[in-house]
Amino acid sequence: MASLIYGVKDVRPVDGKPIFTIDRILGLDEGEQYRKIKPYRPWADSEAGQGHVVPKTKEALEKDTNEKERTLTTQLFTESYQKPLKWYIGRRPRTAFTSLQIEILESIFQVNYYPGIDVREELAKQLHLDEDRIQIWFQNRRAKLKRSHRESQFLMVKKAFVEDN
Amino acid sequence: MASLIYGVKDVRPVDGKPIFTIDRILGLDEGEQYRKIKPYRPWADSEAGQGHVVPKTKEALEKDTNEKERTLTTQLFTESYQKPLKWYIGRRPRTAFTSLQIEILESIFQVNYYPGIDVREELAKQLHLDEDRIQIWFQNRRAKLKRSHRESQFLMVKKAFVEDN
DNA sequence: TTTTAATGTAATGGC
DNA sequence: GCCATTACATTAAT
Repeated sequence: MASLIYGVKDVRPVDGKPIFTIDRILGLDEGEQYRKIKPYRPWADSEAGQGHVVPKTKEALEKDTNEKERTLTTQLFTESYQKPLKWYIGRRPRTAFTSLQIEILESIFQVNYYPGIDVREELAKQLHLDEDRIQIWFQNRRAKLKRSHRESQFLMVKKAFVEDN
Repeated sequence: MASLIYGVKDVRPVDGKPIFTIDRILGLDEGEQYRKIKPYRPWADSEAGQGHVVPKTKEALEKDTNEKERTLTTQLFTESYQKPLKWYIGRRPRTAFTSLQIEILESIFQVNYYPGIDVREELAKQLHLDEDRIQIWFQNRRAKLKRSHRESQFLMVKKAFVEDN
């Protein structure tokens, strides 16, 4: 049966074959030499490699650069260079909740910011969603509430400050 | 059949009314603070009533403006939005980057898709933009890159298909 | 019509 | 669980 160890294609070819073979793009090629251990993410099953972009060298970049830009570019280059590219391969497809689902989630949130596992499971069943999604939804919802609190507090402080002067 | 949503203690509404009344679901009942959350948008904040400066019209501002001054103009717009301006509500005025700003942003993007806060702050300072604008620009730029990758992959698959037949 | 700045929020990873 | 940060789907300005 399915193991939690998932075989995922590296984005770079290690065998000298072109990156964009049909099989590679469709994720159908066998005999990949390097495999990575990744979390179990069925929705990433047939994910294609993302390819890679070769950045300009420092020299090439500076060659392109005119006098005006040079200071800034040089200044920023050291910090910018060599930072890796995160492609977030295998990210779960964004869930699009229906308005009814949102309304019901909101109505629960109104009375309880922290529904326990039982409630989440029940919601999942009734709304035809995974319990994971419910959990994440409440987490993001709490963050949103907190943001709005911070903002209104900021406005109140600002208002009080202005009125004092 | 009893559902956990209705039955469990911690989701019972504090006022004793059922959770799924029509009003609740439609958000028409009282005490729904969470629906009144307003994003913090200083440029659209016309209720605050701070200041008595009559803002320039959009046309007047544009008349003053050439390419070099555009950034400043954007800043003035933003200030204007703090006053009761009627010709725009609720959304930040679209920033018009100069070609020089774009060039520099692109040159950084070439070597780093994910500039950290220090780089963004430095860019902001040098380009006379808010750090927010820089952040958003890189987000949109990454999305654009990803889109182009998807498209070229699609074209390559299609091409390979045609050549195979 | 096309491109892209701006927005809202689902998803991820670190702690 | 929180938090910061990201991708992604949309909207709207150009």
